[in-house]
Amino acid sequence: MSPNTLGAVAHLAGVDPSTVSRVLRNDPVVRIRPATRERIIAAAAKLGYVPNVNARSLVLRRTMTLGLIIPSAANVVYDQIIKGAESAARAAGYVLLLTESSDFGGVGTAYRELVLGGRVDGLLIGSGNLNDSLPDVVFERTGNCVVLNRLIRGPIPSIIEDDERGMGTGVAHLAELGHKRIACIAGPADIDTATRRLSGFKDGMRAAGLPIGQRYVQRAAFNEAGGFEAMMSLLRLAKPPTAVAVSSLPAAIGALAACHDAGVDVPTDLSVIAFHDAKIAEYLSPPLATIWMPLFELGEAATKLLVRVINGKDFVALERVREPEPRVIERRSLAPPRRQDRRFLAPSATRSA
Amino acid sequence: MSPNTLGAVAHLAGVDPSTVSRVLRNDPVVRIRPATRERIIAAAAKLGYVPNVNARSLVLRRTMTLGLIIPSAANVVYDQIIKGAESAARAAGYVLLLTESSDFGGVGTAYRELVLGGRVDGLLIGSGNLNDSLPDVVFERTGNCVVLNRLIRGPIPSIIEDDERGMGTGVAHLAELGHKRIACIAGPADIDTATRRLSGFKDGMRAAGLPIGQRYVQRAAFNEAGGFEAMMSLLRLAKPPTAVAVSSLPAAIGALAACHDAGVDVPTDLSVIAFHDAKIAEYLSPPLATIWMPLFELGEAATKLLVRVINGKDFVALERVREPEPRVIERRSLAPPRRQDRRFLAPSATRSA
DNA sequence: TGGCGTTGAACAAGCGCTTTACCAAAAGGT
DNA sequence: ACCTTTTGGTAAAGCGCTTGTTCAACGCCA
Repeated sequence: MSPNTLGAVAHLAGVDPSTVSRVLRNDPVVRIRPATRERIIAAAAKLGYVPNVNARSLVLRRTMTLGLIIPSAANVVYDQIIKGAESAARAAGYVLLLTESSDFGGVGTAYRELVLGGRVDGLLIGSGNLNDSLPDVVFERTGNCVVLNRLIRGPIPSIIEDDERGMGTGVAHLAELGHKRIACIAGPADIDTATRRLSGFKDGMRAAGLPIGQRYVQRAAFNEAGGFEAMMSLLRLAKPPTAVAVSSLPAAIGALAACHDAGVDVPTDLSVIAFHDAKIAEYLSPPLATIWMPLFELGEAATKLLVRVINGKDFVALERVREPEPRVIERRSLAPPRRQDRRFLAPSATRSA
Repeated sequence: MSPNTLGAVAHLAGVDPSTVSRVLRNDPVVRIRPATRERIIAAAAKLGYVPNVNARSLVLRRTMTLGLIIPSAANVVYDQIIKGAESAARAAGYVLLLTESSDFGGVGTAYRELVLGGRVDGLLIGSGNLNDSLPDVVFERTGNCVVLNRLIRGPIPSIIEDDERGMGTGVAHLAELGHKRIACIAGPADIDTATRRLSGFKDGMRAAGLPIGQRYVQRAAFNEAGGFEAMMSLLRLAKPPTAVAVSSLPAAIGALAACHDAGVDVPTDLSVIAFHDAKIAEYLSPPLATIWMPLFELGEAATKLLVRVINGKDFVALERVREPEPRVIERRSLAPPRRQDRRFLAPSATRSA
């Protein structure tokens, strides 16, 4: 017999496997003589017994494991989310299983394999591409999943950060510095976090009594290249902005690079602020001001919600993480606008490097 | 009965569960009438049957899952490693389970819970801190694990990149540009990748016939703050280097920040090159030259090795990934040394921001 | 001393799956 | 017509665990 079974421990302790099971799990049903308990504990320790989770899951019909699907581990925002999710999972007695959605060729397949296959009790879906058959497969069965940071149609539980408010806070900060011509490098139109951040930008502008220039809103991919191109477009404008709010950190890094290439000094010529904070922002040149968002808390909240859904079928359609509040982390990329206007680039300039 | 069992499918198709099992797995033992096979396939499809992995693992005594433990998902180098591991795992019919080592409070505990608990067949251990009881627990049992990118004492299979060669290539490149006073921002002394990279630096210097200045070797943490401080120390030297090879990308980003703060122009005053490439390097200012390493291939190779260990107990103590070869990715942070020497900083300068 | 509640554990079923062994019916050979 | 082989499946055990049920032994009281 494998040394790593209840049976082995039971044999060594001279008792029945079921008794070992009860003792080791502190089953309240058990009534046992202290001496016997000691023998069992000792036997388990001696053999280094670790229960087999497959067998346990099979009978309990739950694995105490939660899956977290993210689009890519390289994305800095997920680092905090993961840590928050892991923390909440541990607190609820769950283990977290992390997976890149590409591993399964899509979220739908992952759901099928992980949840229906009995590998996890529920799934946290980090919003990568939700253009696949997620809703179908989820609604066919018990939909033990929570979509993270993306609003989706239909009653699938989802949980988001307060993007509008975050972006609004950033814009307010720029306005307070005296900026009037504020641009936004927004994300792709088909990603709703991008839409919400843009919406927050517009709200902020209105609240500050500032006009929203059509050309001051640039859609760009959520990565360095997207931010680079978008910033270049802004710099080519005859009346360029004096400040730019960028919807993501990678795009902001690309935007800073564009300024460097164009010889535009940040923050003297142009102020830049990015949505989401990360350690690297401190070390860019110039250090990049950011809008800190409660990502850890988002991960936590999503996990707690999922646990509620799993256990009680507490079907919350949407939750929004509002605490702690978004706040601007000031760094050197921010300054009051310069007095006189200046055109930065001729309309057709492209990158030199 | 749960609709998601072999029994349910069997009932619908009017056959025995064992027959369903054989048909669905294409068991070569099966001999079945085409019509019956069709009925079974149709029934399974109709019910949306997905096999329960716990039950299967229980009887097969293998889960076809591999665990990959990394110190932190935020580390850029692991992105490529993960993708390589995932690719190789899929090719071998395995699924990858990703975990941060902190999730379990250490690698030893993770090994216990994941491998001994029957959750995974083997473990890829991304070298975080191996100061815990890993060797003990591994050698007590069947050690189905491979340590990734860290040489460890004892016969635990491990697989590493060719750090010496990579760093040597970088140094050779700097020497070819005409640099003679080349510094190295190395990693912590207790991390052996750091030691190997430093060793490669020294080899490269010797090969180029250049002296290795004691003060030109700075030990620093593998992060932005470490690189920042180390670069500051170099800039305070009376005879500062004309080029610096940094052992990690985050440290190099910190080093660039230090140069900015000190008013040292890269590359005019100082050339910088970093170990490991990532997309962000392209967008730093200046764009940062890097030493590209086969990280994807490292992840692949580690996974293949682990699968060999699991299946055949093919006990390879050490493997080194040599292909493709490391190569320098030239970017603007590199230039020939300037003619006349110049002291950059007074000995006591500190960061202004 | 006989009946009874309690204690401390063993027994047995079953979670969903794989696999060895087995077997009825049809087909083929002589 | 009888025996053998092949075809096309079924039957049953068991992976390691949990849990409802059973049950012997013991102390206790009348």
